[in-house]
Amino acid sequence: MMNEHHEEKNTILPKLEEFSPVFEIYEDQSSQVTSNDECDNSNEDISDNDTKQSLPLLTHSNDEIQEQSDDDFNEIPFDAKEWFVHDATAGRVRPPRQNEFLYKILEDSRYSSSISWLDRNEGLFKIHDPKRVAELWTKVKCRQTSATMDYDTFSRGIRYYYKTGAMIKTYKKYTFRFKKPINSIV
DNA sequence: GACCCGGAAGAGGG
DNA sequence: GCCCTCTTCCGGGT
Repeated sequence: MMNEHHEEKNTILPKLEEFSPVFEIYEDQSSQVTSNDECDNSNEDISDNDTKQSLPLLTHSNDEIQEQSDDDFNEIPFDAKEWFVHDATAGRVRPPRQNEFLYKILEDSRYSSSISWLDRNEGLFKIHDPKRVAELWTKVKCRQTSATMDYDTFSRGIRYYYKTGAMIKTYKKYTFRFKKPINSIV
């Protein structure tokens, strides 16, 4: 039963560049944004520059992670439209899927205290603060549910990607791994 | 106890 | 109505 991940050793791993610009974040798609009323940021001018910041693509050490306090996370301004992705197939901008969300948050150094790459070349990452990542996902998804999103629910969503082939099991605590370039799955 | 795993059913959107 | 993507619940394993 525990042999599955051993087989992955021989899998051809995606190169770094395959993980890189997998999302076309909206920049000039303002007229194509879809949304709902509860989380409607789409009618605002989204041609601003808040999504054009350059994000360092670094793997963070545990020491660096420790330096960032909980307060730092809470002070990060949330803007739903910042998370939207351009769906080339549908030709419109939409909220991200869970694997897309994970990739985006991993690439954003502001959240490195909550989630970071362990080995970016292999798509391996670890969640340091499951509760906060789940809470952020709830906000990004803008989904109206009665229950609060917890890590168990959040991780079940990730495990759904094992079936689709987007993720590989690691059997390690809070640790997940992308298998393929995300844009090849979406 | 906390986490991992996956089945099953259902919700919500396209 | 169908399909996709989760969300929720749950039982079993580590």
